[in-house]
Amino acid sequence: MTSLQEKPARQHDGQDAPNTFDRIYAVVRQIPRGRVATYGQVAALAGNPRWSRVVGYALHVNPDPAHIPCYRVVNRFGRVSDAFAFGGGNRQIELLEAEGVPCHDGVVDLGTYQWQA
DNA sequence: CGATTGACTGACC
DNA sequence: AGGTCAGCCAATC
Repeated sequence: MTSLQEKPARQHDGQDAPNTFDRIYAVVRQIPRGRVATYGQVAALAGNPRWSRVVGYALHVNPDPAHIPCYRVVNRFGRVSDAFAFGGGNRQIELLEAEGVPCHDGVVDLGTYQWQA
């Protein structure tokens, strides 16, 4: 193994995240309880507003859903992801409602519950 | 290493 | 008014 690509040392030290993914996770983890954020917002806070797709991919791999409340992340329409295959079904909606965020049929009122950094 | 996909967003018709 | 197309970045196969 010498050539080819080297493995970046993930888990640098808590906050310093040299990896884009870890950076996104750090932002998602900063979302306060009872509030939701959009992919674009997370991407912008992570460092680039064009990472919206990367954010979705990052949450898709979701290495640690226990500390990454991906259920607090919704698209710009306030609608939860259809491919929310984590946990199972409307589980995320229940979690949001449990935090004080009414998810009407999977749709949240961003005008009221969107996370304001 | 090259090509493809992906939990998005914004602009255009 | 609504639907469709393209763009962007990174990770995976």
